[in-house]
Amino acid sequence: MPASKKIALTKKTQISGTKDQILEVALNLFIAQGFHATPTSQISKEANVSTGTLFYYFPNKNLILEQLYLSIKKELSTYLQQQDNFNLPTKKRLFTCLKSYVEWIDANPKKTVFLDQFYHSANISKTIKQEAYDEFDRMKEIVEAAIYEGILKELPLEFHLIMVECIMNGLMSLVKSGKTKLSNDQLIAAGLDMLLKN
Amino acid sequence: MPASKKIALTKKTQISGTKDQILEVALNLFIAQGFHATPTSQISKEANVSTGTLFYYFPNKNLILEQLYLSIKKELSTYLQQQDNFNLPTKKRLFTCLKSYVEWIDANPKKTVFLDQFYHSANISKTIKQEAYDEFDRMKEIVEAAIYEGILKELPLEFHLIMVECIMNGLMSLVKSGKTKLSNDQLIAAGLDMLLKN
Amino acid sequence: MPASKKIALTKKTQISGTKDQILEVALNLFIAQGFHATPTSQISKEANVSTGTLFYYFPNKNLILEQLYLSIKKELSTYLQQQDNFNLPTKKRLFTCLKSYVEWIDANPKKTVFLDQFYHSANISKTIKQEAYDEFDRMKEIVEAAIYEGILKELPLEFHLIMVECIMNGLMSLVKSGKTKLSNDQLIAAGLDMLLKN
Amino acid sequence: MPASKKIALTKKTQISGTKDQILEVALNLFIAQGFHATPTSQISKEANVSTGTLFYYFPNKNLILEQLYLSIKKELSTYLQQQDNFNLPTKKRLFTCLKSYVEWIDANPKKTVFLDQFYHSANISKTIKQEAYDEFDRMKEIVEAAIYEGILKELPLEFHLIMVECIMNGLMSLVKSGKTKLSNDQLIAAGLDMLLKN
DNA sequence: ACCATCGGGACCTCCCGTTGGT
DNA sequence: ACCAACGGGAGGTCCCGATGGT
Repeated sequence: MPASKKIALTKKTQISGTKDQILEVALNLFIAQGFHATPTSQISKEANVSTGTLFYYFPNKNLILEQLYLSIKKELSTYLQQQDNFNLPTKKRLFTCLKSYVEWIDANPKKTVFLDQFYHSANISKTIKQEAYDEFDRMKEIVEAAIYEGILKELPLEFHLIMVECIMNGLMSLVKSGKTKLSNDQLIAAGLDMLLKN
Repeated sequence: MPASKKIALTKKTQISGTKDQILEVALNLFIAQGFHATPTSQISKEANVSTGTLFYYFPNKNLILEQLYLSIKKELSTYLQQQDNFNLPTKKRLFTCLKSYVEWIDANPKKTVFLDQFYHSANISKTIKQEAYDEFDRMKEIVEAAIYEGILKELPLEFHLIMVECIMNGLMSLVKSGKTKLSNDQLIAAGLDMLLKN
Repeated sequence: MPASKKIALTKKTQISGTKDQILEVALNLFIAQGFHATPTSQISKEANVSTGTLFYYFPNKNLILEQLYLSIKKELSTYLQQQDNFNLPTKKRLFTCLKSYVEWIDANPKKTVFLDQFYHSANISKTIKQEAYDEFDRMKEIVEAAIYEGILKELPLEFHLIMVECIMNGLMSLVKSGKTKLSNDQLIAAGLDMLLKN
Repeated sequence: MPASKKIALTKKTQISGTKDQILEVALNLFIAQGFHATPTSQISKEANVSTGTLFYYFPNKNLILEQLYLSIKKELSTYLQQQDNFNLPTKKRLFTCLKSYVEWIDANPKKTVFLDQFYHSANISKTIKQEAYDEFDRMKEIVEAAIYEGILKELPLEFHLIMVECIMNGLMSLVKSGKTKLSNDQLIAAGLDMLLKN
């Protein structure tokens, strides 16, 4: 049975397999070449769909980027929440959180690079960024609790949230650059150490 | 006193050269609209020169960006070195360094935004980035000394360098977002505190 | 009485068929945005059908326009013929004709605009235009009779036919522009006066 | 001497010969194929300029159309004013005006077709249409005088202005269609006769 | 009868950069 | 040093229409 036939047969079931296919190709191209250096024609070509199909799912190029950003952020937040456990002590939860974060980074190098690269992108609207940010409410709560319990220094919540993100970004960069010989656990420990009261 | 020297000193207020005029306009447009969203035609128009003139000074668009990046990085590094004092103890020098950093951020909001936004840009060549990086050798030395003296934790130099940058970026974000009520000094103290041994 | 007949009679108020629905929407969009500026996607969207359905009824976009043109022309000609009366003297018939024309314009502003706008359209084939033109044979006969009877000046039939149309268009424009305070009857009288021998 | 060289030499003097060249080509294509059916690529090709040059003079396609419309309308109005003579009696002036109109039509068949075809175009902005309309103030004055002097029927100015235009359009159509055997003078006489009091 | 999904093409836009001349 | 005029190309948009299933 030819592959094309098979695809036709499963067309209905793999609803928007096409869409995911496009997103995946876009992810690879965006991180390899950059957003502006990647023509939509290339995306559609490598995703084996026509430009028409691409337009059907994403009326414009920016939307591909934004959808990608959002889906990756959601995936990350979902993972973090899965690893979290309400019943554990805050400090443990904080640690788990960072650890899961690094694990995810380790398991999703491409997506990590994407987040790193497009965090500052002017092509992602404030709305989308906010929406992505809201996904991490749980983490916010953990940090809040940690401050309350004196695990983190008595500084504004905003300060800690930004620092968590910064340190994560820093760890990402280190891992990516391959310049460090520290193990993941050592990195987590070092990162956590910077955040904690002392 | 030669005219050139005088101009150098009063550079900030007296941007008269066509080239500087173009760079200034480009800075504003790039941070407001992004690099790709800013046509050279707009730059030349707002700088009151023709397209021909713009390309007389900058053979291509990327070079505008790179020149801008390099000049700003150099300006920052120069400022930091001016504030530094070899004779002081390392801890004091480290503190001064961060403090100067934040001061500069505070005094140069646009340039700060620029650095923040184009740090990851694919349009700035590795060469230029390296050249800019090399400008900060002095800081590298200070960090090395600090590790050696046990002021900073015993972790690889790379780790600390990245973390310094990360924390600076974080402080930038905080200041820019206007979400914090902490004073600059408090921010520096908090940032330094994260870096130090404990 | 068959259902189809009933629908025909109450066509104006009870546009229920998908096809009529599409035509109605198309009419509104075409006069508001123009033919080329109106994508089929918009038509199908506003008609609450899918693109597929639209192309089920109209093999291509031009046919929508042509169907619209033809149906409106026929509607107009039908109305004029209904008001006409063979037994009346020619002059009276001519007057009635113009009067009916203006009445119809008044009662069908959108369709009037449509005719006005697409009279010169290159997207309506000669065939369709001829077919529409042939619908007005009765009027041609009236004009011919009027020339014969000396009611209209002794000029070629073509001249009069074009002039009738021109004057009707002029009256349309006047009514539409809202710049005139003349009543419909006054307009008709003035228009007729221009056509008559003197 | 090759033609290309010659063109290069006279480049300076034939300032915007390029622009006129583009307009002329556009005129021919628009009336032959319609506005939407004429790609800009074809215009630039037939005008022997690059797409870049075309964009340099006309930032978008609509502007070509509007410029064309305006320039033709101005040309017509200029011609009419040249033929007009303040010192002659109003009736004579009115006659001259129509006569000149028909003459111009006769001498400029392409431009006539253009005006006829794009009079209702949605691609010409109200602003441009108004600007073109204002060019014909002189004619407005003549009609006003004619009404005042009882040469034209006592109907609103607007009525007469529209009718003049309509009748001119009608005459255009007749001439174009080639269906009439009437001479230009006969047409003018017939047209004028319709307008005059009786 | 109706539709979700997809194909493929072409147009306008508009951008970067060059050139000849002053 | 400066510029008007121009070349050339490619990208995103988005449209019309086809297809196969229900």
